[in-house]
Amino acid sequence: MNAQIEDILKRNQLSVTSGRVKILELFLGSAGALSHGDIEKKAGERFDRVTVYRTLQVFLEKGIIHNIPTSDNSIRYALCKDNCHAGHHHDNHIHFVCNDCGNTICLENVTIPPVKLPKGFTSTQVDVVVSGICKECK
Amino acid sequence: MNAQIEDILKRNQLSVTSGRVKILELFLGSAGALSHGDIEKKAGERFDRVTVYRTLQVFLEKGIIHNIPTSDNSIRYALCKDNCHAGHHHDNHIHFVCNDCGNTICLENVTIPPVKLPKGFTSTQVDVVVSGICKECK
DNA sequence: AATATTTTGCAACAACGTTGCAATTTATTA
DNA sequence: TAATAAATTGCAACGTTGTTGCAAAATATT
Repeated sequence: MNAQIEDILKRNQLSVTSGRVKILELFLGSAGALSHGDIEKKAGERFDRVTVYRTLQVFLEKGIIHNIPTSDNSIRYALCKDNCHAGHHHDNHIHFVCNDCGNTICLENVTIPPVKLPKGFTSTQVDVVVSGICKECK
Repeated sequence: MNAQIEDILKRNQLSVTSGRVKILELFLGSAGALSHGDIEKKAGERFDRVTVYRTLQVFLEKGIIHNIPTSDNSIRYALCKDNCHAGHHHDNHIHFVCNDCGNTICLENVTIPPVKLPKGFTSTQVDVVVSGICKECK
């Protein structure tokens, strides 16, 4: 796993630091998306709040992670798949938020259905967030 | 308009206060969705921050407004149509965020396409947010 | 008009997020 | 591998956003 992590960082021209490695470990080891708070807790007290913020920001810019809109105002982040590039992502999957366990997961195999917009509107991105009960909690 | 506003409040068993009337006026007079900040600015300094928070909260609970998930963490609110009831809304429309003017609008006539979930998942709500360029900014 | 109920504003607080800068860590070069 | 350059981190301080308790004010009820 460590080789994989180093690879991700180097591919994105980022220095390999313990903080970045730790956060990537958390993402790789987590089934669902993580919020800033999740990461701060799971990473322990070894890392400063500010470092977590800055790391997430850098990962976002590089397209390593993407953020998921939620109706409460908690921002959640998840790893992007390989075909995501810095700036514009190809998040062609939908996001599922479980009302029971609270987990947010990427449903990679569920593609976003086409949306017909009124005349004059053009779309660059479509976010779909489904809430309900997940497979585990059923 | 004032009669309409009073009607909305009374129908929801809320006392008619200047703060609530003002905020409803803002919603009725605005094409798009409003954030807490928008409302605070537009309402002027006549109303306390806390009042705005509490009013939006009450309106949400009563189903007068609904909130729109956005990928940045700014929550936006928009008026519900008549067939929304307290608790569970029938937000069968999609939301559009313009990358140019920043407006968030409800596309009432664009219904949410059906989403096929994997086995074991059940959905209670589907939020669709499309980003792009709106009719006005084109 | 008087009373009961609800809502508001204030103050204080907690959580979240940002910025500048010095110290440390990582990468680079020889 | 050691020395230097570059990038990242932690700290402190700050601003914004959102919450809570309580007394004062406004609204509803009789």
